[in-house]
Amino acid sequence: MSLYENIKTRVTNQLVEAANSAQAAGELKFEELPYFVLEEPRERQHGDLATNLAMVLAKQAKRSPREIATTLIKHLDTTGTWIESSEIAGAGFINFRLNPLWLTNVIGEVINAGGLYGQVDIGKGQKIQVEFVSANPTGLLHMGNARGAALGDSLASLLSAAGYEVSREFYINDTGNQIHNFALSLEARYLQQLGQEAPFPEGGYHGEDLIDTVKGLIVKVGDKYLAVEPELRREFLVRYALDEKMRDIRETLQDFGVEYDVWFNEQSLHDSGAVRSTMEELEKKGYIYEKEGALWLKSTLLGDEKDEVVVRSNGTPTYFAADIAYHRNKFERGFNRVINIWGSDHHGHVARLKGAMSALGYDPDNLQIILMQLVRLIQNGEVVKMSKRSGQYITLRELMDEVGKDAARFFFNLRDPDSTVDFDMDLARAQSSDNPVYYVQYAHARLCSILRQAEELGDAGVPPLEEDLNRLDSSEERDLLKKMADLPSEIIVAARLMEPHRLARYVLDLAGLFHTFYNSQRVLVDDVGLRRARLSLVKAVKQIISNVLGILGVSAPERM
RNA sequence: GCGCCUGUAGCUCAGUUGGAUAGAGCAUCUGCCUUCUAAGCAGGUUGUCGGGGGUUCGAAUCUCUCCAGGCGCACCA
Repeated sequence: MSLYENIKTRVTNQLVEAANSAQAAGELKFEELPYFVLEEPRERQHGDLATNLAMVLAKQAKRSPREIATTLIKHLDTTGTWIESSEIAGAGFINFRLNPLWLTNVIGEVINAGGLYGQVDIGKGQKIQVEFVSANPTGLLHMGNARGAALGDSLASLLSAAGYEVSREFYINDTGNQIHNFALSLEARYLQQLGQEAPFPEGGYHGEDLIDTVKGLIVKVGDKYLAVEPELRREFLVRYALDEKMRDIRETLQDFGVEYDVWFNEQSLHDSGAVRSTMEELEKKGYIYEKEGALWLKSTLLGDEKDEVVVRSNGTPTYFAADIAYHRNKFERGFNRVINIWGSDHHGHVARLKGAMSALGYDPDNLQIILMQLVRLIQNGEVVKMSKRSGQYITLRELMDEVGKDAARFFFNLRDPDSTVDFDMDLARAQSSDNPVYYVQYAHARLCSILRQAEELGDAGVPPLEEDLNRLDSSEERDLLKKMADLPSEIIVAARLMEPHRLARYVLDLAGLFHTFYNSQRVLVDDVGLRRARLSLVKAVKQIISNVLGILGVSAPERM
């Protein structure tokens, strides 16, 4: 447990003790201690820690919050808490001031932990799977996928930092209707490229990339497939194109900093009979019925608005059927929790998939679906409808080429997944140097620069004396140290809420506090003791920035 | 029509189970490079937290309702 968490826990416990002992002394009446918070107040003048305990007790105790606060302080034992003074403020807050010396201990804690500073263990090794992007391999990755990739990958890293055993997975939809359409589109392009009259299929994929794929193929095999039976021809074309698309998807994601543990094929669920056996299982449990020649899942029994088809009247299973089998498979693989990141356009699917899981005997709460709102494309001030079918979209590759991986990942991770993003490429290009990511990276480069010069002075590895550390007592240094001490709590909150964007905000704040410190105080001063103390601070800040940027998948450059 | 999400400064957005004077970046104005990186710092300006009611000692946060925008409501995925 980190220093800061430790102090907070101690103070919280002592507050509970104080309330109990006041009650025992007959000075305070309450049935059950209500939930209260102990937190760092926003305003510095309110001290280092504040609690609302007196206020939440007011109702039960039938006394004014300020009176209760007085009683609580009287009974509070502050030994071992670093508390130096307590005061009552505002409507009945109790504000605590800590002995400033506790803060400097943070530096040693960071330096000892190194790359592990910030790691906590609320996960206790539980197995979590995060499935994200899972884009159809019928086109290139686009902006929506970029958002999913940034969010999913950072979430996975965050959970891992919080003590979970995390597996990243990509589900490949390599079968079904859309693949059929894909095949027809490829065939049309192939024939057209070879000068044949070929109508483009309705609902086909219009993207330019498909033409490129076919052109590349023709270079290799020429018109060899002109004379082949259409069905075989399509099968060949699809296999070739899927292979190429998946290779591109893998490479693009890798360049975006995403490494998957598992690439899972939908086809394998059909081949292994998992789809069939899952449907049989549901049927056995009485959740399947037949209507108009199709098999339906009674999802209304499971909280959905209407029943869903799982096997069409022509005998083929729907995507939903495969998805049920897929998620059953995930739980069978032993994951305690399974997280999916989906675009908000899939939200209608949430209730029925969770319902299907509970029908199969799994706790639907262990399937958590994060819906992120869509990325809307703006061109010349107007919304452009993005679609793979129409071929109208900005690719992840273009995004990286235009604004860079770091700026792109930071851009998405600065936002709550619940907010719709309007993305204007012209604006992004023009403002790319304004991206806050550079503010953070610049702080890191500055820190590195100081450390390089310290090395020349021969100071690099020399630990400061404790008495010198205690000289880091300016308001800039104290604010910085507090923020540093806060990282483990930030990780806990962010992991619990599954919100990696909190870390982007955190590291932005930290960088800001460092820049302020940098401009107000010099690190490489003549006073050796003070210099070494400040250097250790610099080293620790650099470590934290690099750790947090690592979670966000953003690089920490040593020079800029 | 029903369901989910959103509405906070001129713009883009933060704001953990309700807390103290609602924050940051961009924009704009004023200062700061003969000392560790000015992609920086300090300061100024900027608000009916979409509107209205309710709960509460206290509401941007909870609740009801209305308004505006996005997404969804297939034998597509």
